[in-house]
Amino acid sequence: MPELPEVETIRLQMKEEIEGKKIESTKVISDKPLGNTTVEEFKERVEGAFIKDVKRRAKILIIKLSTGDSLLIHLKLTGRLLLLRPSVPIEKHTHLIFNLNDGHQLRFWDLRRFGYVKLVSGKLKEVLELKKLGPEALELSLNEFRNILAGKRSGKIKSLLLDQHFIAGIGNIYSDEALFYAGIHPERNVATLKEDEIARLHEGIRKIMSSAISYRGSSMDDYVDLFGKQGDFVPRHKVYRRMGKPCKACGSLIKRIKVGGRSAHFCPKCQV
DNA sequence: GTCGATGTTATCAA
DNA sequence: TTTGATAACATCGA
Repeated sequence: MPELPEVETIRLQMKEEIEGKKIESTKVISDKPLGNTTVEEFKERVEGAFIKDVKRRAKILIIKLSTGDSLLIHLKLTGRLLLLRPSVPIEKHTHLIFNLNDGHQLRFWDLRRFGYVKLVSGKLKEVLELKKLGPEALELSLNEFRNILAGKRSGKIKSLLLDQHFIAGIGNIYSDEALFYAGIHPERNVATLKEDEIARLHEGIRKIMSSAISYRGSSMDDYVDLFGKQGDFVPRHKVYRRMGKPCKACGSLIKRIKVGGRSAHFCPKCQV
């Protein structure tokens, strides 16, 4: 479940390890992640290209190629990007392999196959899935946060935090953790939020996700970093998947409910 | 063997 | 308009 901190962890590692490298060849084991692009076109346009930059927008990784094309990578629920030696056996659920000119392979692995690696040409500003995204969660000032909240007349705050058109980058883990930080119940109606609660929520989003990046993300199920290592943030979770366990602040038992079809974890005493 | 849960997003229905 | 259900897919545990 890579969210912004997990994707950013991989981006920072990729920038360090593969920027400037050349993609000598590719192997397409499954073409599903490619979307509408044919294997022939994918190979033709990617092979021989240099990796100029590795960027991120929300939970989407963007590899800029020397040809002007870009690769948009979304890991969705279970996707992994791994940098490995070619001698490492190809694991089940590996769908794409990029052979780099330094002898390493970048492999795309995805258990549930929801993720994608899409080749897009030219201007990223016209790519629909990027255009539709709301402001970056970590680049949003309190004023901007207040303004976009003010535009909402109703709705539960948890669902809003998960809506990528509203704010981009937050997923189920960090929405729960940010709401705990702010002492706000996940089902609170947005319109009832007080000024100090909005400020605390804004602060929580920034503090928790920045901290999660420094711990290289949360490894709950399938997420690992570029080197296959687990992130270290899970022990810092206050509520996410801690149902039935004592709240780290007050000792009350953490609850789990469904909000908008998603599981929401919270402390019934700290989050009124 | 079946059911439900896991969690991101597009799409479609109400 | 907005919300909610569903589907895409694979695995695990009850």
